[in-house]
Amino acid sequence: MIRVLIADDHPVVRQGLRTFLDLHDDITVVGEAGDGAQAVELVAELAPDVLLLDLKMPVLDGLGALERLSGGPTRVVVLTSVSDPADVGPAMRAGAAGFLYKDVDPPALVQAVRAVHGGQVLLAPEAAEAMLATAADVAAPAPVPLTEREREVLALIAAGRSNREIARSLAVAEKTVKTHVSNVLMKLGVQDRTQAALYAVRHGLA
Amino acid sequence: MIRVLIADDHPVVRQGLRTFLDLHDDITVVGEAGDGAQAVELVAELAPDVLLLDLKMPVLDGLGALERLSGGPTRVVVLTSVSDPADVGPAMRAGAAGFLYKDVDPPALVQAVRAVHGGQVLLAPEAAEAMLATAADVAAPAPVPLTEREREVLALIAAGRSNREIARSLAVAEKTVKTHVSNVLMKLGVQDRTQAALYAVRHGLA
DNA sequence: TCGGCACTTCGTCCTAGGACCATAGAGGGG
DNA sequence: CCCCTCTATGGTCCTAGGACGAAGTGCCGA
Repeated sequence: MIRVLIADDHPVVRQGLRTFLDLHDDITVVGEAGDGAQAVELVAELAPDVLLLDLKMPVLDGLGALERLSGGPTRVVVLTSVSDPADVGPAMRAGAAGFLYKDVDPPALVQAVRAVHGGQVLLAPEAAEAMLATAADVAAPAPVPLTEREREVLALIAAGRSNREIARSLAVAEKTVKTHVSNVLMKLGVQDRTQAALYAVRHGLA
Repeated sequence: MIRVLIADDHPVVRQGLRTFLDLHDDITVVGEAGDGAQAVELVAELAPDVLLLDLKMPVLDGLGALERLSGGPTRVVVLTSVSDPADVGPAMRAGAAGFLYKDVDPPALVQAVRAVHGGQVLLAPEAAEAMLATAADVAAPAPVPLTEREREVLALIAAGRSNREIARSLAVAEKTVKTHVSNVLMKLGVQDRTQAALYAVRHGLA
């Protein structure tokens, strides 16, 4: 039996969810909370398996409640009406095990409760997309572009040349080469010429 | 009835999954593929509702298959044995609707198939964590540290000073100030002094 | 043999000049 | 009055010297 707590500021929504969920043999709604603070209290008191949590609530909002509950044994499914993609990341980071929108198909909600109770993480497609969107920026964190000269220097570093040798190759002062090397290291976010050389090889710049 | 196709290079695994899944009234396994290419073919031929896809497969690996299948009506659940967090992001971006590990509790797998068929996205906890981890870097993309002098210059920019005025304040050449400004702009990843000033204000550096 | 010193190499930060390019504003000519 | 050119300001890239600090290398003397 999965013990569920419902937190939502609208009594009608709570009643609807309770009625629907209680129809299922393996689910029982053990309580309702009208705001985040109450939700936190009731989780402590009732230790439900799953908390269905609205994000927009008075006193303490869903995210705040989520943070206070993280680490506990209760699995939290965020169930929100507004679909702001920016909500998804913080909620998941705060320990949510599910993120659904209220327009969810009711049977799907039941499956979600079961899946989350079973330890999985479940997202509405829009929520998954929102997470990917933020993660996408990560993949390409604007790799600071190297200038022409810096690429030349990097190539020579990757060829194992010393600063003095590079200076001779490029017909500039060794000091200038050092400056370029410094800039390359900074731009690549790397600590020394060895790592820069590896970067060059790995990215086919050598 | 949910029609499932299984793609895995181990016949034993396929057999095990098939036997177990077929026990459920609402699920039927309509085919098996031993490699990614075959999986793509069978999806086209059988149009299953859900594809259980191993990532590590001969000929065409899971990720490749996933890419070829993206956009189609078949929902793909990645079911992998090795747990490399780096696999999660690409797979989800390539259109996976689920990401589970083979040590999954069998009933949970069934729930996953149902949830995914219902349009939700379902992740193993480790996979969700992996996605968050990549998304976390985004939030803090290693803000390149400014040097002491650069911070001084930035503060003066934020105070609305021109390069010439800053040069006077710091008792250096205007050229030097320009160099510092350039470096600050680059480090902040910003296009001009105006944005730098805003950054400074927003981050309390002014 | 070993500890320490000296030297080189690397790397950082600040400084700054020269050559350019873009943009915006100001003033003059049609 | 409107356009056009000219200049100031901002910004980029390359160059490079001075002052330092961290590491590695090798040699020398105890």
